[in-house]
Amino acid sequence: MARHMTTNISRGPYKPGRIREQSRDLILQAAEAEFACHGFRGATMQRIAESAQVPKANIHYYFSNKLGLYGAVLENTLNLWDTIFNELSSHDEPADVLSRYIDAKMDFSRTHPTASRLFAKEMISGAPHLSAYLQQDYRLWFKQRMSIFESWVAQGKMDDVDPAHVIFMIWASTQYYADFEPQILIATEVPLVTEQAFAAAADSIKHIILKGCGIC
Amino acid sequence: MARHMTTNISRGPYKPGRIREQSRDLILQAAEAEFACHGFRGATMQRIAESAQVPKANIHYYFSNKLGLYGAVLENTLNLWDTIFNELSSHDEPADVLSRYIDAKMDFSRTHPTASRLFAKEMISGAPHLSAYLQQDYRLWFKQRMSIFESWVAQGKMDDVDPAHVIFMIWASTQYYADFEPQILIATEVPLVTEQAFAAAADSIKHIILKGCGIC
DNA sequence: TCAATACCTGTCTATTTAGTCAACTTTTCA
DNA sequence: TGAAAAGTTGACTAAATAGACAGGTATTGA
Repeated sequence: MARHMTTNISRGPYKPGRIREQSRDLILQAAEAEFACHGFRGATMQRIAESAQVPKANIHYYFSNKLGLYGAVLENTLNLWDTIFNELSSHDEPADVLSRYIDAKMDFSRTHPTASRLFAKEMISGAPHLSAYLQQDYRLWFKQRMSIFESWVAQGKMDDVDPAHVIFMIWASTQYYADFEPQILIATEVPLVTEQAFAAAADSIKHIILKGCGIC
Repeated sequence: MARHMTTNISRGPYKPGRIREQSRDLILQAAEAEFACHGFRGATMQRIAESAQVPKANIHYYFSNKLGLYGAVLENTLNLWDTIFNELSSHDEPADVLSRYIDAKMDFSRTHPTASRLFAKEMISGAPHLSAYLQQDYRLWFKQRMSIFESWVAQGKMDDVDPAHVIFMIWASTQYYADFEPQILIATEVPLVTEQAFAAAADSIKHIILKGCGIC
């Protein structure tokens, strides 16, 4: 590693655990990309090492084994997720809450596409490493949001649509722009999915979901 | 293989190429499941062989190599896809056309979940083996459907929403029920996604998409 | 300055992997 | 029926893979 050659001065003052944190992050980032692209089985420690520009043995210094590394990557991703989850929590008007949630979710797809893809790959594989998360955090979150929707329906603020399917549609549509990028690039014939393109997509989704649910 | 022991009589009259077709199909089916679950790199010929209850060498008799097998599986899947694609072609009323399309797409998710997952995995990986398909068939299909939507907008039959995003929402929502099954099972707290559950989901999607686009 | 600790990595190993091949059995059809 | 064609497969090889480990260097705090 080139790091050996540089003095410490260029990287700020000494701090215990600083190196550890830095190296771990470097590896985690490379691992996230590799796992997102090739899945758990398809990813190789060698490729992750090369991508992080670190000797393979270095990875094993910080992570017990491949599964441990994958677990750490997954945990990282789920922590990011939580931020977005909590966006759908207000007791304001449905239109505002849903608009903010869709915007936040689309922003996540744009700024964290690999996290989105990693999650999708894991789910498509049957979520063998996510059962604990799904059974606990996710299940709870889902139940709570369901009851918010139900209160809206009871108050006549939206159509009597099964809230589960509304949430699924929002999740599916917003994930899509991260996970199916190749398809979108070719369909829209634009070389790059820009911030403007994401904003336009978010507007369309908001229009259809809100109007479709009878929220005005 | 047990096949050796049985006489041919129990499997119908002789027909040239019959064995070939039968063995290929058996292998392709096992390969589809394995590739859908673990992706191209993560899948192994050995596991495919075991799943198909065939010696590994037999796979190499029918398919040149792993990539050739994957290509054959992918081609199989895309042929299935075409059927669904053409469902969105009529010049009838938008409500009918879209309803039929959503139903057909949901039916596909229910009856061919592995095909859906295979496609999704390939797309998330950057579609390295689908560029030809995307550039040709898909691009053409997408353009044609776009113009149908545009004519509807011009005739005032639907809101002025970007058709691309409507198509993406339909694709995303319907795929979701095949690809994210673990999440759905836990969220809905139903042990199995039944035909009735799919029908209910399709109804919700149709309601939201049609109303959301101002189609009545 | 100087141990103690944390960090780094070249080299090795056992296992898994894709793919080959030659000997074999079954099917076909004239 | 019999020989050519098609199908089958156990045993092999070379390469890739996850992981271990010993011997090194850098960092830290007293």
